[in-house]
Amino acid sequence: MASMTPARTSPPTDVPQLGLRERKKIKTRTAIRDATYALIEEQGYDATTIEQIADRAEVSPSTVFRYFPTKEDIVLTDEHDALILEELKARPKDEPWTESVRHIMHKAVRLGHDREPEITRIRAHLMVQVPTVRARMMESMSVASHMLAEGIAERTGRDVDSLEVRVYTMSVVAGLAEISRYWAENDFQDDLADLLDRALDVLANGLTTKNS
Amino acid sequence: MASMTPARTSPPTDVPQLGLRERKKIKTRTAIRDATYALIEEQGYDATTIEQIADRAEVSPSTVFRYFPTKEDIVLTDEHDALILEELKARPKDEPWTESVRHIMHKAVRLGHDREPEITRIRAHLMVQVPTVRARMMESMSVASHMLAEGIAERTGRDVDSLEVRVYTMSVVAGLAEISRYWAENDFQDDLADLLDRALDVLANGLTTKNS
DNA sequence: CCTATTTTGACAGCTACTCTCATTTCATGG
DNA sequence: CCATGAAATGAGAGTAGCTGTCAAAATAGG
Repeated sequence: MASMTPARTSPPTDVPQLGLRERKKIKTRTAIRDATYALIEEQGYDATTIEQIADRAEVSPSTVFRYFPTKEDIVLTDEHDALILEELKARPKDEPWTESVRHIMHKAVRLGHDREPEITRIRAHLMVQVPTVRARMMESMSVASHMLAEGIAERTGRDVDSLEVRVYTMSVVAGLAEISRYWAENDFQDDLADLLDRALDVLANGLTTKNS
Repeated sequence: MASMTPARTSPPTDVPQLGLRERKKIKTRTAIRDATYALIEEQGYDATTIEQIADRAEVSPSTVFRYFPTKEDIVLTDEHDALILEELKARPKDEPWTESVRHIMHKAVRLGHDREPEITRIRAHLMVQVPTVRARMMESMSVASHMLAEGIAERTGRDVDSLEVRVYTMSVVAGLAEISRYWAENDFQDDLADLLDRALDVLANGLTTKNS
């Protein structure tokens, strides 16, 4: 074969680093996720079995479990959390943590809305309907809580493992998680960013009694 | 077994109303729970199967599932929640809700400590170790949150279903749940009542920054 | 004691999930 | 270009939680 590109010796530097293996892995991963979301939209979560997912993704059931430890993880796992942590660490240290949280959460909301709006919605929907998914979600909240704790501990001069920091961060994260649920239960009518601001306000200032 | 009243001919009027059927049901229920806790102490949670539980409780596996929908429920389900809700409703309406919560939670802690201290500990322990149990616990928190929401909505003159109330109650309940976890992770060294007060303080006043 | 209702046990079945092992696919150095 | 080693995959068997059905046993009421 007359190869047009003699530049075989110097591979392009912008898409390299990833061998065929890595690329296939990414492909398989997204294939499984896409298949899952498609099937869920067609039949619902419970009616969708791993076998069906495997069939549509054209892999074996074994492979599905090799990529995702549980069925819930196929739906929930993403890379956002890591990104958000980076963002938090990037905020100026002297910024009040409430502002930091507001910034990164707004960014997260925008990210979800721009890149995969449909997925964001399905996820929130599943969180309302399917108990196991909600449970798994709360579990990951717990992890998020610990990440947030580091930032808050720094800024308030407390120990990360102190009861106070743990209680506070957990309450914040759980409060924020309630937003998605509220959003989904009200048929996605509200603007997520607005809900976020209202929730952060409550978490920062408490519930002001309307009369007294 | 019945170390109570020997009055065979005239059944006591304080424990009546319950036919043989109801009494057997209660017996079976507690038998299953006791068997479960015993087996868990011996072998751990995961190693304990429904079949083993059924054997020790001297019932069939079917019956176990008839009494408890999931394995986690055997460990977690109790009647406290209902009692706590009663207590909350019994508090004076003009009392600040933080005080109401403090009262009923203290009562709950005392109840757990007095009546079944071992169980309280095992439960907290399982909550730390077994993800599925923790998940199920959070789920019941969500229910508790909704109960609390009614009380808070009343006292703050807001709608029970408003975002504000939901976010706030969820954050409070989640924060309180973190107490158990902290307690168990620190080998039950602290006094639960103290932890409760500290947590409630944080939830009411926020995290006071130590320097500013 | 007899009948109606409830409770139970035995059984079959589904599915998420684990583990093992042989086969295939990719990477690499000669 | 090929041979060798490593990694990914597929196939299969097995476990356990959970659901549903149906007949047998226990209980309530007359």
